[in-house]
Amino acid sequence: MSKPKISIHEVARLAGVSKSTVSRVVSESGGSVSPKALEAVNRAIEQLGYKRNVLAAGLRTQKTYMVLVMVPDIANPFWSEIARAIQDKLEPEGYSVVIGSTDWSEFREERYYELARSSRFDGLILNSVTDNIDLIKDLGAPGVLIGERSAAQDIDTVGTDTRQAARVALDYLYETGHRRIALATSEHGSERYLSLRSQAYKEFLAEKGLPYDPELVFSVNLDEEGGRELAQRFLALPNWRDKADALLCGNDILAIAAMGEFRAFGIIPGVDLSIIGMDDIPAAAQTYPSLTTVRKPRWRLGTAAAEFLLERMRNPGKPAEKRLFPGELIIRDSVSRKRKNDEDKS
Amino acid sequence: MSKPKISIHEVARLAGVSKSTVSRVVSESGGSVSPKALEAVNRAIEQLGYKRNVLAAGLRTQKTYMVLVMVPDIANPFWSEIARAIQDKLEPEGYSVVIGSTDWSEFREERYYELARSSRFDGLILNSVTDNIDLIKDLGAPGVLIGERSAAQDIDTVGTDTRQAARVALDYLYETGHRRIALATSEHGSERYLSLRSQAYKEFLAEKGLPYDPELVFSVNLDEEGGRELAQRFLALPNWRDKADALLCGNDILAIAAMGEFRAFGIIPGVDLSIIGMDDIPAAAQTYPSLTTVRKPRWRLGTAAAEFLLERMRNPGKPAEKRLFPGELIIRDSVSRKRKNDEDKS
DNA sequence: TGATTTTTAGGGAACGTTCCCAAAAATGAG
DNA sequence: CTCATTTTTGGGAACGTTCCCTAAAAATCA
Repeated sequence: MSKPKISIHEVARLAGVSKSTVSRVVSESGGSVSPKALEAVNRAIEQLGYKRNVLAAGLRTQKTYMVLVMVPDIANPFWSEIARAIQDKLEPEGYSVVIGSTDWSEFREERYYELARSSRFDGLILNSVTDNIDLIKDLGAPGVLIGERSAAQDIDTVGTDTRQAARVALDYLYETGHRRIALATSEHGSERYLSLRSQAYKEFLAEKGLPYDPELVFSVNLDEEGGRELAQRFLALPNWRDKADALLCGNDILAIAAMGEFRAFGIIPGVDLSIIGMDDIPAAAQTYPSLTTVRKPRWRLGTAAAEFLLERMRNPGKPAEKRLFPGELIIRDSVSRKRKNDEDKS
Repeated sequence: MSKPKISIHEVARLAGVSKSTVSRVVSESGGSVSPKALEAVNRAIEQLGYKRNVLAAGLRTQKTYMVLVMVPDIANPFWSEIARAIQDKLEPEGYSVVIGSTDWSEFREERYYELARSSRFDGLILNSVTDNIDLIKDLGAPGVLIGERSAAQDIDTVGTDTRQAARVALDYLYETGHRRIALATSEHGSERYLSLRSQAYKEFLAEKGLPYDPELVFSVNLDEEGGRELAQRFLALPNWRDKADALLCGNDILAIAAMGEFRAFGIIPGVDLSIIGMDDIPAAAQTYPSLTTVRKPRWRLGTAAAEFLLERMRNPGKPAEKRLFPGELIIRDSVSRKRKNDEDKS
């Protein structure tokens, strides 16, 4: 219906002033205008239903008011809630948030980097699969990383303390009497990230004097598909009951899907095999058995990332900051309590 | 590091041609260029690492290559998967997808409409809470609705057949011997939408000769919070066991949260009370008991919406289309099978 | 070879805004 | 009332593209 797009010029003409004056009224940096002119312009704007074209303005000011958030999987509540937190923080500041879902794929990730380079976002918030930090630095806009990445010393980072979180889970398994603990995580994750988790795993084993068995380390995608695959591969282990009594999963999606599959094979999680997850997504409380896991403060992670970005966009020169949140053990029913009288047989 | 933003001019200079020629090479509509010039330009682009500024181009062409997707809750897997499907369809066509989460709030929705009006998206895909269709039509860009809305006759719409989906659930409850069925849905949804669901509910009752009891119709938010509230309100019903033997929930999130709460009060879903959901989100298969629900084809919904939008952006004049997908009953364990020998007492 | 058509190239305006600068108007001091 | 100062205003260039139009070059045809 109303398609005659009205610009600053039409407003100027109706208000009887120059476009410069109108610009001063509508732009954030606006200079001084007389009350009379202000009044006239505002009335004209109202009357014509003028809407400022941010994109055109951005051409001049070099601001796009768009931020790219790149996460592995927007359908995973862990990430979608982080995305939500970021939006809630950024939108009131006038930014539009573009969300990219990389599916843990380097290829898709590459496509978003491409987009970032061409479209000039004002900022980026990324959980990157690749460890190629130079790539990230060359995006032409300030970036904030979600997820620990030791290679990235001079980029703002928020994350959970991966080692501590893994450690909390492992210690709990140990306390409850488990001695043969398997680990399921992803090789898609950056090497650093992976290695932090497995590093903690190895340290833990060493410290407790437990043997490291490569057979007990599974690398799978951190999604449902991966969970089913994990369960199958686990059960394919000859004499698995002798080899493992607990399974630490890289995230809850994985853990929940694996539990479902285990149950399908008649193995009861929390009885025949203890399972512990990571993240504490909402579904974790509703599964059968309910999932013991390590909670990560998603909302705070998202908020912190957004705040870092805002701060950096204001002040590009400031030194990079890092902020790590601890994970919190959430005890439910997927880990059996064998007590300490279960001695390691192997 | 490399901040000297290079434009078409630099490329032109290096290649020894005019900016017009470079434009012809890089723009999609490009005119004819000699092989020699093409070669030179491409080399210059390569050498300088030139990236076309889509936003600037959009200023001239009136295309922004941005699409706004507005959904109630991006953290709900139902919606995030729809969003994913839309992205997967639109991004290969060069569009960036901005996702807005309205939290079922008219206020937040209003803010996105505002954004749409000012920032000139090429297209909108919306699940709108409001029934104000004029508002939607006045957004200055082609829009596609997700979710049936009878008021919107001349806007492309994709959705699930709400009545049919509700009917499938109700029929199944009836078949399994339930005669006192409660309904939980949301008043935040548009009136039309609501009414389609409750309409089906009333029709069903009438058809089966069952009484309509307003006490058994609950209006709550379709999120976890709402689920807990629902369970509490349900249990607060005096003699609820005499009044209801089944509960049809507006979506799975609601159903799952309610089940958790019921269990906390010692009421076993699927035994003491049958519960049926709507959507079939991944978690539904993993709860205890697993949730019987009506599956909606999220992926196809998202894809269809994106295709409609693409089609409309190409051809704005074509008549509005509607596409409704049927819901599919997924039988799990949250509905007891009382068989037909349970007669209605009231 | 010359005339005619087709292809290719370049210059400038345009998209909607902001920014710079100089001119005009208002204000204040003496 | 005049001059200096401050506030307000408007014109044009700029941002990075595309598009239109015309001119030049190349190809085609008699």
